[in-house]
Amino acid sequence: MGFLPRLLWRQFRRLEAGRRVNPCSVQVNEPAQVSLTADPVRARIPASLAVGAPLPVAPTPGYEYAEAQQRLTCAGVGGIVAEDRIREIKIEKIQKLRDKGLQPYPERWQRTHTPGQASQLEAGVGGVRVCGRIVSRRDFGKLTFFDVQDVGGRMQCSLQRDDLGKESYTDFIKLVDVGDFVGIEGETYHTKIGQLTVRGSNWQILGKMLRPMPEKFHAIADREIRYRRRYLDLITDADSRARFRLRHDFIRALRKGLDEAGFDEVETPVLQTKPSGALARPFETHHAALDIPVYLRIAPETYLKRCVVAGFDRVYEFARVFRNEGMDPSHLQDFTMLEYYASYWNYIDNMDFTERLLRQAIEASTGSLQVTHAAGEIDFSGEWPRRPLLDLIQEHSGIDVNACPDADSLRSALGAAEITIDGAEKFGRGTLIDQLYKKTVRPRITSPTFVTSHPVDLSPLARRNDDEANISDRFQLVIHGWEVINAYSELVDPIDQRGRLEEQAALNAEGDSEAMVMDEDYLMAMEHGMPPISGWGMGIDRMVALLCGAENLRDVVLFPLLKPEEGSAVEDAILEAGEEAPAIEGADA
RNA sequence: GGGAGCAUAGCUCAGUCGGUAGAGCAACGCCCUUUUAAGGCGUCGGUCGUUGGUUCGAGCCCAACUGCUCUCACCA
Repeated sequence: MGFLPRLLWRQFRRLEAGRRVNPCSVQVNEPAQVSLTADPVRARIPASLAVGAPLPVAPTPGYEYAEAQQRLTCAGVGGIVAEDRIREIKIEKIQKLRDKGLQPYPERWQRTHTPGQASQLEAGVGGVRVCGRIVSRRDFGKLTFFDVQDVGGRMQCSLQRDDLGKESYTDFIKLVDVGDFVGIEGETYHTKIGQLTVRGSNWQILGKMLRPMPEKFHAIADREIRYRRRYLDLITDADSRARFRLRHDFIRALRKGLDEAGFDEVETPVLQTKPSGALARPFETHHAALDIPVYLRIAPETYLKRCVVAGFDRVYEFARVFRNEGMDPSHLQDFTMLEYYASYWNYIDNMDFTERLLRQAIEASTGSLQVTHAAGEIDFSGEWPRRPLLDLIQEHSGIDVNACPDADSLRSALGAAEITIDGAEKFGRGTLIDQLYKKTVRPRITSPTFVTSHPVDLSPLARRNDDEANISDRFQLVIHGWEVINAYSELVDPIDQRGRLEEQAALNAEGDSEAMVMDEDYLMAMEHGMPPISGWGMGIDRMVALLCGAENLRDVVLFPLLKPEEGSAVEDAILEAGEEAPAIEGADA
């Protein structure tokens, strides 16, 4: 039934209010049951709808539409709700285009300029062929202005009846709408108020839109709709277009910087039989032919290091990685990580290179080294401070961790400093240091800062410092309280690595789903020998979010994962298959 | 998982004290040759997220549910 009851209800309300009704939308089977207060002439009530007969209940105020509706049926598909009605109108326009020999979805169109390119032209350039989606329009009888747009720019065009002839001009006015793709051929000129415009000598429709466009002045407000129907967000919101352009430019600049520094780009497997390279819960899936579990990678690390074993001395990968964890504004379960590994470098060399690489890429993509963020200006110029973790903790909390050789002494120091950490009694020394850092130091770091020299028990994959065996040769780049980069002098000693993996595997066996599992295949590769390496990983999404001032990572990902929409095709298909809709991992755990 | 907020036309939003649901945009019909959120006249479009309850009467008050947003916690 769907729209029927609602439609009937609406029509009765209109009749009661003395307003007009659509004459083809309602028919009455048993006219004697219906009472109407509307004036029949003004309301254009069809002959089949008798006026004046008593209703089963009083028309106002307690009008029982449900009972009345049982006595009515609706013939045909008149009326319907707004969006469907607009769709019907546009489908009619498609038929009218075809009737006139105009193909609504043509196969190609020869373009000379994108809208962005055309907007840079001088006046008086002829033979300009520009195309895009019409995003706004202003009609003046025998003259019309409209803007065509793609993600790269926008260009105003005009059509005049005197240039096109009456028929072609009227066809455009009647059959082409905001939202449609069109191609315009013409000459550039300045309008009376100086706006560069392509004055079209002919036009062609290149793709008809069936749906209504969102409101043209405001962008879409509902975050969920912005994410689900990102195309509408990108069509209507210039800020959103700018964010994704920045993302694209930033990635391109990073790639250029790495290529120029002698790195090779490689691709490593997404489906892995053993997830490794990070501490995280993986997504598990199943390989049907082999009948084995496989995992979506949580990091590309161990495969990139295999490349180093093979003789790639500098490799990088823009890697989509997947972590089966909760969703919040600074975490995605499906995100992009840039990792690279450089042979013969230590972490100090790596910090030097990081500054150069990022500065170059930030300037290339944003045009500046100062970035405006909701929390304030972020300045990427100058030398970024390099601070050992324990120094920072002492500075911000007053606790000298070096004076606390075990968990108990550190706990009493925490107590003396009146710092409470939930669950402190069950944490080891390493975790306590980590929690102390996250609580007192990290939120206060705003400008880019290298945090270095983490305790070795926080860094199972990092190389031990040669002078201080309990700290690792590691750095993180922290900006605005976010860890954006994590890098080490890599552990290349296969015997040390085996020992640390055994510890992790034991934790995993005890039920820690984030701990690593034994990876003999990787150890086999390591035992063939590695040079000194410094490795590096950056969360692209986080960095891009910082650069464009987005506070939610989903604003810089085109199509973030969302729960399935109720009544969606996906859900319907699942229900049809006789299964229950799947629970969304992490959504309610 | 805790807390707070939101849900009204395709879009952006009003809706007063509980008393017949409003505007702008979009759409449709007219007028208009220099606009750019064009303008003017007319029209169409709503079971006010769902289900109950209170009431003579609920968009509004109450409860539950669903969805979304923010926030805290958890989580590299």
